[in-house]
Amino acid sequence: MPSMPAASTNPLRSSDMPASQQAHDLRMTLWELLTQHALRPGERLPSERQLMEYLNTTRITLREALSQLEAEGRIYRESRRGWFLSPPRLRYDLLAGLPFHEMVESQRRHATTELLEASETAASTTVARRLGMAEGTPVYRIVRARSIDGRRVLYVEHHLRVDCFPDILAFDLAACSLTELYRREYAIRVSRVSFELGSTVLGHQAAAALYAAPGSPVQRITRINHDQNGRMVDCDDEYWRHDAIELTLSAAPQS
Amino acid sequence: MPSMPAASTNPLRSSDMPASQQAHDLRMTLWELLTQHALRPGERLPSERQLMEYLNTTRITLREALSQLEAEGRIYRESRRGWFLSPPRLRYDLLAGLPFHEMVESQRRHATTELLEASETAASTTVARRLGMAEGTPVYRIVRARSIDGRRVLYVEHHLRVDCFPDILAFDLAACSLTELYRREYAIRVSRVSFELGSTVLGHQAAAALYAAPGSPVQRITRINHDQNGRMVDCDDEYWRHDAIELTLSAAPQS
DNA sequence: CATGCAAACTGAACTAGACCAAAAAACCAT
DNA sequence: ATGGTTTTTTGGTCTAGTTCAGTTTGCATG
Repeated sequence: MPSMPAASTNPLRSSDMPASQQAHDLRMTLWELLTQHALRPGERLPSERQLMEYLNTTRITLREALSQLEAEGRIYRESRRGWFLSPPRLRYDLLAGLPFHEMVESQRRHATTELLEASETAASTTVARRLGMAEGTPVYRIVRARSIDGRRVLYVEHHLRVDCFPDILAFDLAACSLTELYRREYAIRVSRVSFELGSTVLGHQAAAALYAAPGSPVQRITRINHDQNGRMVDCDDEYWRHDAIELTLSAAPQS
Repeated sequence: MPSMPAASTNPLRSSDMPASQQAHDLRMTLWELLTQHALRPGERLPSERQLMEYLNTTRITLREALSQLEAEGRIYRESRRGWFLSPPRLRYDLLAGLPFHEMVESQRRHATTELLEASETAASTTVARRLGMAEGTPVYRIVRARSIDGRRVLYVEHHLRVDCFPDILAFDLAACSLTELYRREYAIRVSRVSFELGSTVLGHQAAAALYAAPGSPVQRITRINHDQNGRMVDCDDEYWRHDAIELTLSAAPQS
């Protein structure tokens, strides 16, 4: 970053300012510094050591402020790679039933998908419960990482009933939407979805896939798909970088 | 906490352990320490200085580990008051249309509500857009804090159309559900809801109401209620302590 | 017995460094 | 140019403290 102004005196330690506000102010000052320099979404921030100099503070304090901005969703980090300005959130309508690529493209962004794993395994307790089967029953396991404008934002683990989708692993699972495949190749329509949403932190595998630090906060979306006969045919666990999406949903309440 | 074992040697600095794993292990060790001593939900953890002694580490490192457990939702903190073990999450079915108190009681927990503000103000840009009115139009503003088992978990700001609910401020807004009031006193049924979900951090007012540190991560739920004629009658912004809820939802997708 | 005040405790925030490993950049040889 | 190697930069993690202000608590007073 060129011509960042050097802080001659520390603007954060003026004596007429209550200490309890300094963290807040450092965050604000940092944010102003970033917006002033008109970083574009996805662009890298100056290194922590540089920022620390500019703002005349220490690394730990600086990192606290950065973490704040991260929690707000204004910036994000890639593990050992630095801090970046967050692009605008993708609006994700839970009930629209749009495949990922179409949803992203409809918002004039670019979507890509990578297949990380495609195998047949035994259903874990959790998966078995969700799909209404006995623990250990064979299931297809499909793990993918999805990007928007080149940024990894989503890590998904799918688990499908083998009896519903025989030999589905033979298809190109990176290019095509699963629900699309279900309909076209297996005549299975998703006619009901159940969601479970919560925020947690990334495990090791998911963190690696998203180039994120293990322990980064994420939005978890667990989804169970039912076919036209009400049978549970597959479930998936989606882990979204929390700053990458804004969930929407519109429906009639049951009562 | 009685009889916490003193750490004679540091279990976290054994030489055969890669440094990149120590953070993870400290978190695990800390968590084991807590579960071993069978803290009950809502119970206070030992002070940071004590834990730092037990685990033979420094305040900063310890706080990093505590923050991790906080992000996972296992523990939470109240500002300047200490760390506490998180109670189980409340299951919140977005489309069930259950009033807060009923939802909580149905899960065998105890709910309370405090009224923080009830006034008539001018609609902000955001509120006006949501309710389909001009900026500056008068609206009722109702701010409440809601607790489960004595713990403040939810801060809500409601904005209602004045023309839909004349003189609603005269009712006891802490005791009664708003949707209940709508139906009983104004013959307005909520027949459609739109949600917007995202994670952010607490502002000052919300943080104070939840006894949380400003900047704590929260789950935001914005809700717009439509009446039987499709008219938008009110909206609210809910800020939930992120470890306090698990959102669920089941519906037919639109496609 | 309740009330109010002062002391002790505790979390919040900060200082000033250090070391390591992964990533990025520079460099060199083919 | 190109591919591989070395150097530098940088984030991740840690040590060892300090200061300050809000909470809690216990003691003394009315």
